[in-house]
Amino acid sequence: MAKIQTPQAVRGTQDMFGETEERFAHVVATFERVRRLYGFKGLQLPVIEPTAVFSRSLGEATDVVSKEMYSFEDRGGDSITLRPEFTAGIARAYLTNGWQQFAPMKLSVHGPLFRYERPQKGRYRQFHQIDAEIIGAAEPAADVELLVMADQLLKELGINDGVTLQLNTLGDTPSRDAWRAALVGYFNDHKGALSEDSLARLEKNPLRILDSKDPKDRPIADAAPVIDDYLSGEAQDFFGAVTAGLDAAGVAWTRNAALVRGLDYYRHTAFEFVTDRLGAQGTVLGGGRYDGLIENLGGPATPAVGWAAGIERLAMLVDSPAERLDVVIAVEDDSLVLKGTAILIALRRAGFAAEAVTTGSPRKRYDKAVAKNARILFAIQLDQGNPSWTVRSKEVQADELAPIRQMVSDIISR
RNA sequence: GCGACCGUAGCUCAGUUGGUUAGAGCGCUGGUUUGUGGUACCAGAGGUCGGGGGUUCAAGACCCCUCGGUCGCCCCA
Repeated sequence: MAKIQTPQAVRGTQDMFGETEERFAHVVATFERVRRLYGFKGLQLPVIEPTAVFSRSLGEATDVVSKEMYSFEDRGGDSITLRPEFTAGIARAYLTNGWQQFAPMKLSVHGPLFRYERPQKGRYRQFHQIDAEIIGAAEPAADVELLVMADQLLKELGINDGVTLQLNTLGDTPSRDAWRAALVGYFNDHKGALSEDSLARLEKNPLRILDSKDPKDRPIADAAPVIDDYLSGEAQDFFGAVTAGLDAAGVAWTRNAALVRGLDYYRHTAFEFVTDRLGAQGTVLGGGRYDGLIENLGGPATPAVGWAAGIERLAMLVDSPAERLDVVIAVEDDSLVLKGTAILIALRRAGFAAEAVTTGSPRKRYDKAVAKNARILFAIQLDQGNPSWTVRSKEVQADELAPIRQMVSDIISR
């Protein structure tokens, strides 16, 4: 009989367990706590959307839509896509549920996203993000609130060290269009010196030449026209209000005039929290204002701003969260298994995380229990035919230990 | 989509210019010792060397294809 080949996990997906899973859960739990502090409502959204949700909002020509989406025809013949990002789906939900009545809305989501990309450090085909958006708020105060929340989140995760907030403005529509035209003209004049990748970008996404990594492009990109010279008075005031708000909140930032967004719907504020600890995937949290998106989906002109952060990337930066067992019980004689189980049940009902070691070589159960690394260790054994017990603990206050000792003592002696 | 490196036991790895029954540590199971916050020792289980094809008297080692991993490019969180 031919041996069956065990199927493998799909490329770029992960089975998270142990410390990896604990780090991941810690990031999500911290986000859930912080977003409540800022009054952001939670959302649960479908993982699948009509393909048009993304093709209309992101643009057919973008790499995400043209070559990275998991799209398929369902049994009814509709084109369905596994969401590659959150923002478009949130905007769709906002429109199809008539949430304009609640505007401005502060929303948060987290969950899996899917992109068909080559896996590398901090990048997967099924990856996970936390996401926060404010829809229907045109004021710079909304941008500031989101950034202050992001800053607090990173601080509470303990990863703000070595992470810097880079900030830029893309201006309002007239400013952005004028700047873009100037850039295209400038880069066309320097076509001969640009890298091959940047020549392609010149056709598809000229702003992206500004943050090219190719050393060949750097001198040209660094000398390119800057947005500041094209900003309308209104756009200037907007950006000034954002930076003033950040300063007032004590959030450190640096201006990065080369920071752009790939997607056309972005306006005004663009930002990234960047680290040097994740190799090529330096952006840990990024976002901006996308006043054009909801119109792209056929809705009314609606201002909005938001950010997203990769949970896997944050989890890699976070210190290993210590999830310690409260109590472990080493049952060193088989005749005491029922008593051990009774203690275990009592402890758990009293709110302690507890486990018992009752299997394997009786003589080695103590060693196994030690390996559980619990705060308190009970060993129960037979002493001249009578049940007895010993306790070891570390970093445990006497007033916490006393009732537990009593509980064990009562059960052993009854 | 492009490039580089890698794939031997559950895990981390060794395996000399191709050459007998493929090894170690950890982990696991059992035993002896110790009666202790990770004792020491003994024994055991566990591998179609990622998969397929080729070269050769002989392939874990060499070649080709393929699948996966890692790190870059592109793109992006």
